[in-house]
Amino acid sequence: MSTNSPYADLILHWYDHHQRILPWRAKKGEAPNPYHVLLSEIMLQQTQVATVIPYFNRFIQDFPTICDLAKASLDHVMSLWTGLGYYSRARNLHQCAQQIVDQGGNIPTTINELKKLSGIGDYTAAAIYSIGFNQPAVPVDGNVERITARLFAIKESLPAIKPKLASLAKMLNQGQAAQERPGDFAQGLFDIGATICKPKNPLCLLCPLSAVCKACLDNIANDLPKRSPKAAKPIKYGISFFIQGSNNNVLFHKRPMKGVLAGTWQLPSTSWEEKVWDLPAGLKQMGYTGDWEYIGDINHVFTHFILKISLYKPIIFQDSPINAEGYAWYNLSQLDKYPCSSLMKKAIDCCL
DNA sequence: CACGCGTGGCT
DNA sequence: TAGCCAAGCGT
Repeated sequence: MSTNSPYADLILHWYDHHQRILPWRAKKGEAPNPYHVLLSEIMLQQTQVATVIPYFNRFIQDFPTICDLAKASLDHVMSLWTGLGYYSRARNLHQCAQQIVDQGGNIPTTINELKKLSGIGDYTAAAIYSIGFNQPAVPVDGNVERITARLFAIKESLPAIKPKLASLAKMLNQGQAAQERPGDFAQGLFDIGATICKPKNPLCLLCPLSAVCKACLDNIANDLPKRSPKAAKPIKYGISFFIQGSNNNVLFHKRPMKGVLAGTWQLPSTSWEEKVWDLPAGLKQMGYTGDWEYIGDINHVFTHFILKISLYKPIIFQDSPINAEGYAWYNLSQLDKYPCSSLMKKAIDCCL
């Protein structure tokens, strides 16, 4: 296939003048660090650049190499991940590092080998291959889907047309320039998607692709890609208990390793149900007794439901759940050593 | 293959 | 404000 594509030259020329400076990105003329690329790509899954930057820097500080990451305890990795969300990514990343070290310590250099690693799928394998090793591939993420849908004015709805957009996107890097600079080409697509071809109010006047973009020419870029309507989010309810012991320690409970917020520590809580709890029912499920004082409510939005938690603290705590599996007393000043969700940080803030 | 899986910024 | 959506993966 030697068809020349006009897209790569335009993207690379724009990238040479407007690329973003990012901590995992090789400077001009320098070779990329595949470990930095791998780590950043895992963190960037469904997560914005500005959110990832401080997490990436803390990881590189604590784990300068993939071997350091593989040797680290899962608790260390999980606690550094606190607040970043989608916590299975952290466990898969840790496992991925161990798989790589077990295979000799070098990150695989083919897409098929990369995809065998935990937490690495089609997109991330292509991203590491193109950006980390400068090999020709088009990593198809949300940015690339959006750019592609607009370039060709595809009017059908996501997610049904994911395969169609992926197959169109894979033709974008035809031409000599993209074959010579696959990493810059891929990152150019991401930077254009993030700063120009935005989901809302795209800046077509500044876009290097405007002259070859069908949606721009038809003035419908802002309306593409279309998406099928999403199901409404149910509201779930729960009660959490703020129980302080001696030395200002607070009772925590570790969530199961599967499901929502897997493996993170939380205040002892009832199950989350699509009905409002009353306090007696909550106490009964927990096995607690005595009188409790209402502290307040917090709301938290997950991908698939909205959670409303009511917080209570005991007037006098007389039960002894510390004997139960998965419970521990932690001083709040030491909590950063343990993985904890943003939901639970919100709950604790409400109690102080 | 449709769904479960977090969080924060933007409009 | 409330919804939308982000450098997706695993099952």
